[in-house]
Amino acid sequence: MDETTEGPRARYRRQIREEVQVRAWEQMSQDGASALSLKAIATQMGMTAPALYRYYSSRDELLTELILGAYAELADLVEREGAGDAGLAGIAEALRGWALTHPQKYLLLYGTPVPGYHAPDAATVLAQRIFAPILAGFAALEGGSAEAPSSPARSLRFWTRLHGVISLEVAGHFRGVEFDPAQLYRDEVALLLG
Amino acid sequence: MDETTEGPRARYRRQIREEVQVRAWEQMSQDGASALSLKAIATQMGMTAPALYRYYSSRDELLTELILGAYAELADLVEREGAGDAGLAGIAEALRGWALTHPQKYLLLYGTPVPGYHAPDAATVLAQRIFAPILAGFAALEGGSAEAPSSPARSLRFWTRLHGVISLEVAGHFRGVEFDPAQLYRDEVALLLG
DNA sequence: TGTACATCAGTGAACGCGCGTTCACTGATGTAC
DNA sequence: TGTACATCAGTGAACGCGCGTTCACTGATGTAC
Repeated sequence: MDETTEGPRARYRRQIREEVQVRAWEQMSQDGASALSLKAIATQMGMTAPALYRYYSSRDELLTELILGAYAELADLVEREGAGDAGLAGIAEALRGWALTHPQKYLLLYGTPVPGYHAPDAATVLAQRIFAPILAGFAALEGGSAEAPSSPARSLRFWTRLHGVISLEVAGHFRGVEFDPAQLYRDEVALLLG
Repeated sequence: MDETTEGPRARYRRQIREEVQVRAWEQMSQDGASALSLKAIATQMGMTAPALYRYYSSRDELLTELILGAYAELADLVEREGAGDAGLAGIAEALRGWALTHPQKYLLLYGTPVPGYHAPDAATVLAQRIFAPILAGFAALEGGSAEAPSSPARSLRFWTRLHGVISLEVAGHFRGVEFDPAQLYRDEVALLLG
């Protein structure tokens, strides 16, 4: 059979896996990562729990798929922005937008690690794919000049400073405070790129 | 009875509560906040689970005590450093030291929120006690001069930048990387106070 | 176009596990006279 | 100093809950002739 043509069964399997992932993210946004439950997802989908074992060999396999999926999504976004006109400023803006739109995804990748779970090596590769456009951006910004702060150091600072604002905001630590997190974020970006 | 004098029963109760907290932190450092279990703690202490209901009315009450305790510990530390010779630099150093020594505590306060748990109002008061010495430090640094960046804005930046480095380090995102997080942190502190 | 067969999605029952929490109770400890 | 009583820490059984995962099975769907 032609491998690129998708048969009806393969197509059905793909749809089920996609629905499982959607429900999983919904579940995690309400009750956190450690509440992720194959049984609960099955019930929501009108199936019995063992049925999902046709699609995932274990709960951890689903978790891995979610983590890699989120990494890939963010990597695509950062690469796209890095190649665009706005460059590093575009990356910064897109990063915060993505995190606020999908707090569960951001927290799963960069928040408190899920206890007892160890990310596969593929995650490291994707993390590098996210960082690469930032490195490239600063390298381009400095051009051929021999500026004192190297672009890796500036890239790292770019990352930790943006993460500092985003993670506190996403975790709800700016709730009930009178200042505007968006303004704080813009200021940090300006200082980094100015 | 004199309220300041502790009777033998009150003393015993205090010791039990203290041991419960120690075991709770041990448990959380291994399996995360959502694995906190009164039953498991009771077993570790050689008691049956219902016995702990003499000391805590529910699991959430214990969690609240842990959170408030961690806040208070950090607030004491920051106040002490803020009053010391090193001032803001001392606060920054102490903050990272505390976070690396007690990652579970730092993550419980500033990491992914515990799902389904809502911190009591007392936590907000303690969070302000932690922030106050930083505000005071920048106010003193600027003295009577009319510098453009106000001390609240600088204080906020101080906090988010340090948190950015600390939280990524504590969550293990700097593992297997060739640079030194301590150096990155020192650089950030120098830029903030320079 | 029709039939026989293989594949495979989903079911239902069951396993062992750990959780929070309640209840009626036993027995030790501290207190008041 | 000794006794009677009240307090209260801890037990054991039990509740209902949800979890991950296994297994033998049914029945629908796709495939090959």
